[in-house]
Amino acid sequence: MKQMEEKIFREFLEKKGCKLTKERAAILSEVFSKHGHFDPEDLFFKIRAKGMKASRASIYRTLQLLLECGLVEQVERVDKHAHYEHIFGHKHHDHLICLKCGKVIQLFSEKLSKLQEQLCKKENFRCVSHTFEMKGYCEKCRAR
Amino acid sequence: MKQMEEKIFREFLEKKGCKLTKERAAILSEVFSKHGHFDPEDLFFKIRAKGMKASRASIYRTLQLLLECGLVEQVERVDKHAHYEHIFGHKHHDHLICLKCGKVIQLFSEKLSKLQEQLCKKENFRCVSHTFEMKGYCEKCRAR
DNA sequence: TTACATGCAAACGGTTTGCACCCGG
DNA sequence: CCGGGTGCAAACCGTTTGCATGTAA
Repeated sequence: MKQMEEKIFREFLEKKGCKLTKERAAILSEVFSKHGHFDPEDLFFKIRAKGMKASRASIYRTLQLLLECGLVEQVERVDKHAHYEHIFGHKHHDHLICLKCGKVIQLFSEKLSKLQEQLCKKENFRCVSHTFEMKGYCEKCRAR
Repeated sequence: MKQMEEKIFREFLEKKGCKLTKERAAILSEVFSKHGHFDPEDLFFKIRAKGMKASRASIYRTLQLLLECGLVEQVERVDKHAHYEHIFGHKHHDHLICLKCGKVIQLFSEKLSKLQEQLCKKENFRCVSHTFEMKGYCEKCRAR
C-alpha cells in the first residue's frame, strides 16, 4: 500500500521513456509523506531537512510529471503561487478556507458530486476536474 | 442604471479620501463595458484602443480598489495570472471552462447555493465568497 | 493649494530554461 | 555507454513599488 504510488509513478515514467532518479524519488516520497497542501518552496526545504536533496528546478519539473500522471493535483488559491496536494488514495474533496487563521477544512459531499453531474449533463459538458472552495471565517475565528 | 457603478465607486473613494481621476474613470468604464472575464493586460490595451489611457501601474492599483469596494471579483484560473470580472448588477455564478477551446460557460444554480449554505452551517463556517469551477470539454469540442 | 495619483522604470518573486556535467538502465 | 536528468544561474513575466511630476477638489 505504502509503495503503491511509487509503482504508479515508475510505470508512468517507464512508459514515457523517463527514469526514476533519486531526486524524483525524494520528491515523490515527500509529497506522499503526509496529506495536506504544499507548495514547491515547502517541498524544497522539507526535502533538505530530511537530508535528501533536489533543486528547485527539479521540483518544478517533477511536479509537472506528477500532475501529468494524476498522482497530484493543483489546488487553486487566492494568493499568487501554486499549491498542490497528492490525491492518490484520497477521495476528491473540496475546501473551506479561513481568511483569518488560514486553516483549510476539507469537505466531502456526496450531494455536491451528484449536483455537479447534473449540471454537466444539462450543458452536455464532460468534466475532467473541478474546484470548489469557499472562503470565510471558521468556527473559532467567528467566536472572537 | 448605466452610471450606478460610477456612483458606487465615487462614494467609496470619497469615503476613503480618494479621488475619481480620469484614469480611474476610464478603467471603471472599460471594466463595465461588457460582461466577461478580463485580465489587467486586456484592460491596458482596450483602454488604449478607445483613445483613453492608463498605465499598467494605475490599472493594478485601480483593480485593487474595485475589489475592495466589491464592484469586481477575482476569478481563479489555472494559468498563472489573475482574471477578474465585474459583478455589480449580475448574480453570482460559477464557471465551466473548456480545456480545448477555452470557452467559459456561466452557470447559475439555485441548488448549488442552497447546498453551499448547508455545508457552511454544518461546519459553522461563515462564507464570504466562493469559487466553483469545472474544467473539461464543451459540447462542440466533445463532438470532434 | 495640497494631498493624493500618475507614469516610468526598476525591483520583486515565483517559475522556466539553457547548458555543461552527471547518472540510471 | 548514452539519452535523459540534474543543478546552477540567468531569463521570464506578471505584479508591485519608489520617486519625481501632475492634478482633482
